[in-house]
Amino acid sequence: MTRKILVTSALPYANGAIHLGHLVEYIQTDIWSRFQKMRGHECWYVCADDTHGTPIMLRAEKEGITPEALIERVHAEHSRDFAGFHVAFDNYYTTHSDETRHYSEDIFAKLKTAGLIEVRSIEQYYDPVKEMFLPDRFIKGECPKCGTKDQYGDACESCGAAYAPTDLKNPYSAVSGAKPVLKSSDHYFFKLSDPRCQSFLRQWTKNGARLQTEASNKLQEWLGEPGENKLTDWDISRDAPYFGFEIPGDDGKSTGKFFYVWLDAPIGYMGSFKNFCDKTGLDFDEYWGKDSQAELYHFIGKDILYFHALFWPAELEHAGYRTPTNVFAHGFLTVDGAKMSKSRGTFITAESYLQQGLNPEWLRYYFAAKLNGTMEDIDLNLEDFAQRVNSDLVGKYINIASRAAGFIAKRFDGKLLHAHVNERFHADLPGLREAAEEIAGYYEARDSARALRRVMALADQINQYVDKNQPWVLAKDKEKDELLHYVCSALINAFRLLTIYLKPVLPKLAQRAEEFLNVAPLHWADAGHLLPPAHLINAYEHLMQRIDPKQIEALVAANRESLAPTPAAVPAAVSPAPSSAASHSPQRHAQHQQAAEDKAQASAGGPYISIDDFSKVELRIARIADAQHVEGADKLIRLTLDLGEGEGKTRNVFAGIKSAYDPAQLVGRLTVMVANLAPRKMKFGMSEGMVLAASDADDKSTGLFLLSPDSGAQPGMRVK
RNA sequence: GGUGAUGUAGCUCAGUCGGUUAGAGCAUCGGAUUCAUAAUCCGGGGGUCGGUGGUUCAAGUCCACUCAUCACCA
Repeated sequence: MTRKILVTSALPYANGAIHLGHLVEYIQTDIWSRFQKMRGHECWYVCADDTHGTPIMLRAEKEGITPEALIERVHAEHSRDFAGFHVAFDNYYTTHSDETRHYSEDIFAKLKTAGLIEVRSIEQYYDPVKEMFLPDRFIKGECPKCGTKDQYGDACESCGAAYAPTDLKNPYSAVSGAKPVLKSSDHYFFKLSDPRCQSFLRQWTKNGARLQTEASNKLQEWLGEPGENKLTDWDISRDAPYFGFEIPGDDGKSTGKFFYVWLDAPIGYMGSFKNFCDKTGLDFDEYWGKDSQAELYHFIGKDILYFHALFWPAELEHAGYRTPTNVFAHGFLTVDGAKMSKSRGTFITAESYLQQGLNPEWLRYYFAAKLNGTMEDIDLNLEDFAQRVNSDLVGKYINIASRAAGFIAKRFDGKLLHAHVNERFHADLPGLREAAEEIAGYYEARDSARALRRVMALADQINQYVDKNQPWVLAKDKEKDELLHYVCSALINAFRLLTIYLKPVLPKLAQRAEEFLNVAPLHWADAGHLLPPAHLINAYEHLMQRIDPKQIEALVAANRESLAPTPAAVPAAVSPAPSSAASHSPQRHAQHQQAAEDKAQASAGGPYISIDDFSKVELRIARIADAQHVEGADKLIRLTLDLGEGEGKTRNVFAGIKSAYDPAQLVGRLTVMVANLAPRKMKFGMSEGMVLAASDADDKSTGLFLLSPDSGAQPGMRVK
């Protein structure tokens, strides 16, 4: 029976590059989806960029571009990276689309009609300078428990305490550095605590074999005991300014409220699929309608289980759509047993992996060899990676074709034996064809680790068969020609079967093997028969290079963040926009810690000055309160700098940065100034200090880069 | 702090319902082989199954405590 299957991977946030941690999920999903297609099922794999929210808005602002331009660029980068790893989406879309807007509004309206939306006023920190409400991750301060400075508004990374942003001591906005004030505003809530949601989820999460047992346990924990009301309502709106979809008002008027990015992200699955349906003529309702008989699966990281197994099914159920058949959660990726680290060079982007010339199928194979369908974390051990891939793929699998191809080509004109070999084959290599269903079962259960162990055991069996029959000995005896021909034909057939079993994991390699074998694209059912008698194969070309450990070293070196800052890199690298609390990236934490670690490092060298010499220079953080063109000046911009000295006290500074910056773009940003530079009268007025910028020795070709402090610095802070 | 997961050979991992002497691949050592990009084959060494205590005729497996790591506490 042909199944109708729709699969998704979590939407990557359009705020950063795809890295190896992301790829675990896309590779896992891709393998599963390719497997289903090979089995002859109607399987669609859709995904999209997750494009909304405060971090996107601020990032775009920082780069001086519109959010639309930012997400368009990132969409191209993400698409390129996924294609590079042979992740074959049927549709890769964006949440910033009419389709996603339509379903967001539709679901919201239906939930509202069902009485599951409530408006409540809540008090939140507000940045009076930037004039916006601040997400937890954009508020920093001292940990209320241990006093560590510069902690985020949700948890302390020093002592691990969790708290509300309002608990922070001396809070400040990570956006502007200003002290946030409490301000109240109306928010929309999805009433997850409603008895209807509770009872539905209790039943839904317990339904048979729906969820992984670990996930199911976790959910029971979140749901609590029957009668216990542990679920809390979900805040699904955000105030302007916000990059996203505005929530429609009752009378069509604007509300000034926007759907929270996490509301429209899963809806993006629907949006992407709808877009796909419109392009291909598929019936959307057949997959998403209340009575859909199709299967719907979401592959996700274990960190976003809550969204996908509680909010999402509850939303769908009460908005009149079908709920997921299952949610498949996987663990995180570690590299050499530790969180990915920029200073160790193990925070590896997809782009750099490909640019360094590493074969994407090496990584696909290694991940597949580790993934077993549970929520356990998986480790990329770089030494094991090279050994395992070389041994399994080149030494065992590829080697089989290589061992037989020469004889077939030289002795038999590239043709296999002129007779059916089915029975002999079965007797000589028992179980090779019969393993097809067993292996299929492992893939179906997403236990690719077990599937590949089984395939490699078969490869071992085939290599043993070669040694037992010693074709190189047969080749010396003219009378053994027929036997030699048979043995090599059996080997080519064996190689073909292994290719079928490996194809979901190694699509590109399988394609080259198909060319060598001179066969049409292989499907799973092709394991049911062997190649026809006298089948002509093509000349063998080596199918895969071994991993040279030097390539791994080079990859790590390329991803190791230099501790000695280069002039051009500094301004761009400083203060990366923090990702949202709801970011998919499990590496957020590691990234943040790393920034602190790297910051502590300092470079030395050159002729020395004493610390006293340095301390004569009074460097301070300044906020550019205003910036204007200076009439009649070729290079200058007039800056009004706020040093936090109080109302009305500002400095007037002329900076020669007109060639690189537009004044409008500078207003509001923080920079570093020399505060005790003797004031100097210039043609256009008095200059009371100078701002710092990096440039090439001759100030020419490479441009000019104004310094920025890390987010969190406040006007007036001394730089020392 | 609470909850959950994980911990088995140098590395990466299997280990079903408690049941013989705890397995595989890689790495390592010895041997064979030369068709294959030094790939392959045969054999050896290597484990107090995180620790302690308990249940049992019998514990890697069940129970309690404990240590370490990771995650969640929305």
